[in-house]
Amino acid sequence: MFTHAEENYLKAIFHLEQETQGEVSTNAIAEQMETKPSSVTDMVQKLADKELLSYKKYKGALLTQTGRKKAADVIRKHRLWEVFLVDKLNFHWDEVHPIAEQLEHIQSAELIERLDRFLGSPDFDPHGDPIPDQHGNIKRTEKKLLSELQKGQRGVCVGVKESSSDFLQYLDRKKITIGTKIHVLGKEFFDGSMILRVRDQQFFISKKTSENLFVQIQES
Amino acid sequence: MFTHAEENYLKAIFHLEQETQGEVSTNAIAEQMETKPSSVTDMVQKLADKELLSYKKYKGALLTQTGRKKAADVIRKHRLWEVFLVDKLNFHWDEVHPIAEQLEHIQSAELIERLDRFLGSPDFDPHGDPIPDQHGNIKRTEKKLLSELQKGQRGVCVGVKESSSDFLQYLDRKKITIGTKIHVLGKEFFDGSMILRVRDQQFFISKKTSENLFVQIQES
DNA sequence: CTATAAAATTAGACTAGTCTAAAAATATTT
DNA sequence: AAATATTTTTAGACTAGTCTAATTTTATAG
Ligand SMILES: [Mn+2]
Ligand SMILES: [Mn+2]
Ligand SMILES: [Mn+2]
Ligand SMILES: [Mn+2]
Repeated sequence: MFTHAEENYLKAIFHLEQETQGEVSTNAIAEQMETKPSSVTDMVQKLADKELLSYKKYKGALLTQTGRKKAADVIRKHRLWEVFLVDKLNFHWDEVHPIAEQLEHIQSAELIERLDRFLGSPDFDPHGDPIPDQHGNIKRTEKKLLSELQKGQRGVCVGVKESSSDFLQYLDRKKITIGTKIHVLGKEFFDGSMILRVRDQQFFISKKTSENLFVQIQES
Repeated sequence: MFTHAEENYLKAIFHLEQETQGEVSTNAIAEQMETKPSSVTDMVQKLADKELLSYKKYKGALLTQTGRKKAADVIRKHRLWEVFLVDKLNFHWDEVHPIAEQLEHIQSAELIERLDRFLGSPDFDPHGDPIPDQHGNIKRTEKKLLSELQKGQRGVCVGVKESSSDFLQYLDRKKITIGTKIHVLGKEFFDGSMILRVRDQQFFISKKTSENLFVQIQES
């Protein structure tokens, strides 16, 4: 139905739409896809011809309903495969993304339906990202960046914003993972760094770290 | 490392080498791959440049050690995924081939090693074909076509030669599958048809069927 | 409001893979 | 051994996807 390249573009544009809340620029797509803007223009025009997105020259791209559904399908597959890799094959959460990047392109509705059942219809992938359902709907949960918490607040880690290997391995060394309870003991105005209490231990974390960890606030 | 097309060609040539015991012709590859001979010539020359096979114009192709190992790797992946689809996702054995045709191209040595362990390092795929090991070695077992058995001989079904959906579904209706015990009650010289005893029931099968079922002879 | 900078598009080239049509080599038949 | 048929290769064209370099449009600054 669609090529790998087309699917990767749709996915990238889908993610960028969340951030920009509107038309996505050629340069933004190029950066995300690690290609040149001229290549993006070509592909965006092709996807517009296929009515997967609307596009006016110099005005950026916006997915159509069809395009958004297709993008959600790819993301659903990506995240389900990540769950498979971690839960069933015991991969580490920092290793699965590049493999899922390939597996997300396997074409078979039956396969993904059975995989979903096999995995127990999970709601989230190993990085805490929600898995779209068959209809492309994504469960939005209340989550905030750790950096938004104030001194004294408590939260549970529910996901990561960046999921680079470096960051995930850093979290591992600090024994922070999905489900870890965090108590903000202090926050430095100067550089945005924080002091946390995690499992009766004190941690110092940088602003960069706190801006890449999603938490659900615990009322206390 | 290699493209999907290259891997598919290597696999096709590998299979054809088994049959022809020597150089594989351009036309044979074209038929197997469902492409035109001119396309095959192009690709064979490319694979020869990469030293995956040896090729002299008009003389056919023969895999090198490197090429044969690579082909076995792809076949290993194909068959392991088929086991996964049948054993874990409960697909039927006639549905898995086209999906495995895609999955076999996923690049990750770690993945296939873990998949193998997860499946309990199976020796055969759902159609009874042997799964090459990490080094590309294939366990050769004593098996004959059912058509080679004589009246009175007994065997156990250990595989199918053709694995089209039509044939596999026909076998299902006859309740013949891997492990089924077969007793040859009679064989017609005229058309090669056979009368079998399977689970205390008599079956008539055509020559075409008996030439596509592999059995292991049971000494009696 | 004009000059400059940034962003986006177009033009043209390249690789991978495929095809059709034509030419060349090999095999088969008479 | 020549004629014919079959197989294989080449030549040239096409699509998908990418790139560089040049051009055009839009945004920003003075
Ligand atoms: Mn991922
Ligand atoms: Mn991908
Ligand atoms: Mn198969
Ligand atoms: Mn394949």
